[in-house]
Amino acid sequence: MTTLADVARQAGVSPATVSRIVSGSSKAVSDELRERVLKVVEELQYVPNAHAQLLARSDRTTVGVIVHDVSDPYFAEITRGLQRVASERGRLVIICNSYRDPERELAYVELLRAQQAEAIILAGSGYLDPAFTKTLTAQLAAFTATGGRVTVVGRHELVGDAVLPANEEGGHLIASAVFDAGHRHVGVLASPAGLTTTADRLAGFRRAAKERRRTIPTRRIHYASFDRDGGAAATVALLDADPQLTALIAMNDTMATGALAVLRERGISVPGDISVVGFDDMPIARDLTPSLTTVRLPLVDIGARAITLALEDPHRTPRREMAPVELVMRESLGPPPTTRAPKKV
Amino acid sequence: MTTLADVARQAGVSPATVSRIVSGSSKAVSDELRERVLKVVEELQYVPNAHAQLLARSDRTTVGVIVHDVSDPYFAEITRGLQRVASERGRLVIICNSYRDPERELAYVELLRAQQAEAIILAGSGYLDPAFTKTLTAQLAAFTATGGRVTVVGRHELVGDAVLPANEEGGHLIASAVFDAGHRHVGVLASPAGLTTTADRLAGFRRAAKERRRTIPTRRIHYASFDRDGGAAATVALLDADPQLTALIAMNDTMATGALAVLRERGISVPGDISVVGFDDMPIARDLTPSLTTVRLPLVDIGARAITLALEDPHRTPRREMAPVELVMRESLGPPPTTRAPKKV
DNA sequence: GTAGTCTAGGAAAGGGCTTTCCTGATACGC
DNA sequence: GCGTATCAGGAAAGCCCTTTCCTAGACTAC
Repeated sequence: MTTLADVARQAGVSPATVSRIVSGSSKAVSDELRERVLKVVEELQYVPNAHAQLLARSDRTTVGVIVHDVSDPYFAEITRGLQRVASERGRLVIICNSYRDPERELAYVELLRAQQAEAIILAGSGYLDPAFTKTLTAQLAAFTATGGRVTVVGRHELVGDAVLPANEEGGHLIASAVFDAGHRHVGVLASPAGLTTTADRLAGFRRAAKERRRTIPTRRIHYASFDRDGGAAATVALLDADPQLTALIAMNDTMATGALAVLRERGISVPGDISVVGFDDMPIARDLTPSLTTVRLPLVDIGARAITLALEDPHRTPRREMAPVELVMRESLGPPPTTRAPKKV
Repeated sequence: MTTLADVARQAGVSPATVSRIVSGSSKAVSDELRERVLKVVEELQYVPNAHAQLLARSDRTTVGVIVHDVSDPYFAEITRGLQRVASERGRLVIICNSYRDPERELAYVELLRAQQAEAIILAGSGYLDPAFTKTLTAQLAAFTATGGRVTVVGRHELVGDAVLPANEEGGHLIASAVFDAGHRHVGVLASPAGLTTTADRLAGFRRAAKERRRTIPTRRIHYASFDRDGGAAATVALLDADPQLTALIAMNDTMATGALAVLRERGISVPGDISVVGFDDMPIARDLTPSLTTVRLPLVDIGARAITLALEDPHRTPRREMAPVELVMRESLGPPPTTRAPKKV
């Protein structure tokens, strides 16, 4: 392990001089010494120990992002936006996967505090669990108390700056589209019940139903895991329980993908027999067959805005930016098979 | 910023004692003091400064992984396998996206050296660029010289332990399947020419052709970016230049997705008019319509093995493990439309 | 020629933690 | 009851770097 002292000795100068040259201090150093030192640095392949540097100067340049799983396209897109801004500003991003485990999430917050991170970005749905929320809030408060910044994507139960996907509104948008296409028997492929995202999107569905004097009965909501196989399982369960369904609303595109797979397997035509809609507008949505009608969330942009908030000077009061949603009509939503008379106006 | 000294003062003990309690030293401490200290730790929300710890004890517990882009499913899967093993062994993973920029890649290697990473894992195709390879090799050598470990996934031009996807063999496998289905006019949607992965997979295609006394003419190979839009662009180019093509071999599933999109748009039936095959067997491959015939690479496992190699004791000679490939027959490959007489045996 | 102003470079004090070494106290053996 | 082994806890050195403060020399100005 070559140290700064080694370089100094070899070059016949003081450690202070080497430090100034290597870390680009504002203090002037003669060209002669500079050259001599750089030559030795090259020779010894010297790289300053980042930990020692951080200890000595205590400026923070790394940003931590805690997501459920980067390999999930939802978080992958957010992370991409985040990374872009981070490298523009010379920050190193540490990506942490919590795999939706509150314990691990806490562990990562602690770890990032220990790493002297400049900011922590929490992305993904929160948990409807007051005890956990309280513990997490306390940890984050300790972090911000020492100058750390926190921003969250979603998770409106936490303090701090936030970028909030308009989940309720998106739910309302997509469910309205489904109802307005004429569907009356609508099933919901729901993500796990403990997540705020689930609650919000469902609330949007319900509002759309209520506006039309409908309801979404509990038996037509099936909770499953937030992935393709969860979507498939929920589809099977709903279909078997209620064969007259003409539309399935999935809580995200991945679950919708699972639904399409099951329907194709059973020879059920989409949208001929049953319509399917998703949420998020992940890149793959347009390449499915039929292409997926969904609600677009500007994920890359959300990530970029989250980190931008985190790196700006803090406001006195936490800021909350809404991320707009947008209906994306594609092929997977159509009218129900038995075409009823259009709604009376 | 609460420090260990603060805790010590508040609890009325020496810093040494606090350190022993907080970091779980082997040295015994009385229950009374332990309790007193932990209470203060809780009160002050103390978290030890990781940089100071690493400086003082100099054991390394973080592993860096440099990939082209985690949001690409190929790397997402590898990273997932890697993360799993890493957290089992109590390591923190730092994910770095190089976005296929050699400069940035070097910068990240340097950064990870500075962070005192325990191991660096480089995943993804190498560059066919001797000058760059030399510089990178030098950097990595400096890292290993100070006890760091390096393993690579792919990139056989670099030293160190390696997990090598059988790209050539996979190329041979899939191209053989295409030729054996009876296709004679085959186009290749190729990833960028400077990557070793491209070269290897193409070599496999060519070997399969040669065994059948065929060739793949250069005009039927179109190089494009390694993503969906690249695949789409290459498809357009090949189709326009050579309308009699009956099969397209894509260098990965993402490019194949782009091809399917173009073909659907043009009303060309797959595999009725044109067959399409991919590479990698990403999760989405089975959910496309038609489902994609491809070559399966055990990506999660590759990631797990890469980090396992990195955390094991080093061998005297670098180890190279091959990752097996496996043909996955699905719907997108069929016989060419004008069914010719089957090959004479 | 002397006083005063710059300048480049070095000495040394941290920064927060771990760990070796040491001390003082208790327990043990005879 | 004395010497020795054992143990809990503290003092202090060290990990590698940055940065403030100082010094010595080179200039300028009169």
